[in-house]
Amino acid sequence: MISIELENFNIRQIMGSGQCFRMNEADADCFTVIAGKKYVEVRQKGQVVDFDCSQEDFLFFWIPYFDLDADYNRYIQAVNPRDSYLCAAAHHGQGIRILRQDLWEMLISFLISQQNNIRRIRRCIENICTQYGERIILPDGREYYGFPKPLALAAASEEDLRACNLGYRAKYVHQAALAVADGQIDLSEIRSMSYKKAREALMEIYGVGGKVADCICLFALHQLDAFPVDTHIRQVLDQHYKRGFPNRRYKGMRGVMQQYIFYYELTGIPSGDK
DNA sequence: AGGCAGGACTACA
DNA sequence: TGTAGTCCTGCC
Repeated sequence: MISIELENFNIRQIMGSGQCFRMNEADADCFTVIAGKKYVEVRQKGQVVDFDCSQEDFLFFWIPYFDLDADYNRYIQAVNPRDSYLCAAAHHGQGIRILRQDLWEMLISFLISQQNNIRRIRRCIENICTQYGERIILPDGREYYGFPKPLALAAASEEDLRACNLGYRAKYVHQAALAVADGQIDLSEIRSMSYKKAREALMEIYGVGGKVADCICLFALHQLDAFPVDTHIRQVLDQHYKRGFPNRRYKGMRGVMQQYIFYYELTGIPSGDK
């Protein structure tokens, strides 16, 4: 068990920011996170955060995963004080972190995310995990399922995937799994590319457009310049940034700003006040 | 009860 | 290069 004090870290906000679909609220202040074969329980009271895992996993996996060694005050202070909207958004979501999630998992997760709502996305992913993922038993006897490997998912037919409730996205996931499994798509190659190149390479995958590619770049490749524009962000840009989002000013942290805006739109604005 | 949810594809012009 | 029509499902 690791217990540390953290600024600008709020596990509830990270979960609510919609970048991770395998995080769950076990009870009032206990969150469970599954990433690859790793599993952790996170409890937070104020700035004190407990990670229920080994020292080694914390140092070498969860610190990079949660981006704990980055200074998010730097991002918040970079916000233009005359931009009252972004100030409010950043203040509201000041505990958000940009996670470093697995590239393969993000590819499949955000293929499923299109034209879909978060609750169903979670269900779809749990379905493919329990169907095709590796079962893992914790020391205390509880079990969970890892994210299915490319080979395991490639073994599923499009119909099998539809049975997991993916709908028309089944054919996207099916083809992506086949392409990755047989080496037609080399994820480790994409991992080493620049943002621009990685975005282009991802968009060559059937079912991956600009928005999904940017989500993958931001949440898996930690390309903080990626700025996924979905319908919510589109509305904000039209409403608050008619002259365009100040990309120059936020170079190198546009994705962080996107997350503040996204989370603010989802949770910070009383419904009917738009 | 019908539109829409964290889009992208295809088919057209 | 730009824009309609289409696609699964379920929630409001």
